[in-house]
Amino acid sequence: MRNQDIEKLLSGADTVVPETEFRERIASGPLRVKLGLDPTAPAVTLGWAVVLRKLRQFQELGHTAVLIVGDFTAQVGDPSGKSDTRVRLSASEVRGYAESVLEQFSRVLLPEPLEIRYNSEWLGALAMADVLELTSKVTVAQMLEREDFRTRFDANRPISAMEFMYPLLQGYDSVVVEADVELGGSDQLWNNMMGRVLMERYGKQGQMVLTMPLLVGTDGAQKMSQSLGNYIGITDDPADMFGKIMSIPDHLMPSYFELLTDLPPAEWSDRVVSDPAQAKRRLAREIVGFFHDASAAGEAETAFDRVFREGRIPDDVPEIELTAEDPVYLPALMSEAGLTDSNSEARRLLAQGAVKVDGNRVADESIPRSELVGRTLQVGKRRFVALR
RNA sequence: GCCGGGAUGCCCGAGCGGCCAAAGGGAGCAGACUGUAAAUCUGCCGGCAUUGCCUUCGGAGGUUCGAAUCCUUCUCCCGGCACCA
Repeated sequence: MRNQDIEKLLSGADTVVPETEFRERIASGPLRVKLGLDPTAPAVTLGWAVVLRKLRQFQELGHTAVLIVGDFTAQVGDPSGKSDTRVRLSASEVRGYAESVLEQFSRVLLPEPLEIRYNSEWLGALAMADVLELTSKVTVAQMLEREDFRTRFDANRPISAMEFMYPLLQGYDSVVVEADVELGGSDQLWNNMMGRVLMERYGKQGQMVLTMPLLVGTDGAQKMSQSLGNYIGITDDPADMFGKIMSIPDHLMPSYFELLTDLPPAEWSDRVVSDPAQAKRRLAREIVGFFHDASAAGEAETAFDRVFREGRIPDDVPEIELTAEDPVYLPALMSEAGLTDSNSEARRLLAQGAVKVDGNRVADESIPRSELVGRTLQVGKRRFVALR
């Protein structure tokens, strides 16, 4: 493998351990590159895309992507009740999520070389004796090296024994699929290292670990995640995706450029400072172009300009039919059209001057039907409905 | 098993018989300003065709003219102790 290929694989990475070993093994032949996914939610975010793009780079160089669907662990759930994010899921829910997630992954990954494995295949088959053997491989002290365990332990907050099992099970996946490298977000470093340790203790060559930085979400503060609602989905439609990217805080631009585009830093690093608005458009075009295509990106940009720069109405607006009612009681219309959650909210928005008909502000709750037919009703900056 | 603490609106959290649709903060929404950025300022932030009414403070029942607030009971959570001797 060429040196520049190795550099490409390392680019953007948060950690690679151990790096020298990585350089040697990657050069000596195709590797098995593991990525685990928890089928606990339907959407795939740009945060995932960061890791997926990295995995794809491995594929492009002939390495095998090994996807592990954590269907077993997702069904077990975590009984400690600490967080409501980790809920027990039924087999069919898990299967549904897995399908959806894999479909979305396939938009980024190459179809070959790719292996997809469900960890219930081997975890479901473990006997108690096997489990005991697994748990005998590591000590409690090693477990407590993990920061969140340590913190909780020190603070006398509970850690369920099952929580200790998760890293072990995840690591056991690596033992079974004989991973050479495991990819993940930087928050997975410790877990992934556990896989390396376990492999060695099972007499195999330990996997190497490559983690990618966590992408910060649209709020500019926390990591992008579905549960926090600060995410951009890779299946978001072009206009939506474009708009969401435009709304990220400026300081996130460098990381987005680096982690989500192939553009060399020379193309954007100065621009980000000198002309942030333009740089961000470029970023949005690139990303939308990757997940959709260049023409979709172009259309999204045009629509964006039309609506937000020129304050005009977009051209593809959902239509609804007015009833015969006259005059029309606007709050009811707005909530029925899905522009607001309730009549009350609609009334408040009217009072705050957030409602426009064909671009002209309206404040009255009831207005003659004739002033609405064929016009566009707008709430806030981005909610529109065409009235017929 | 025992002892103690707790469950409040999207989240955190105050309230501890009437002035409570419930302080404060966060998130969110809208308006102004902009580059749909950030920051800032302002307003909103349970429902209802709304100066009033209805449903909310873990569930059920009760006391009271009146309960998020008191009592009974149930469910769940948390901490400590005990068990291991």
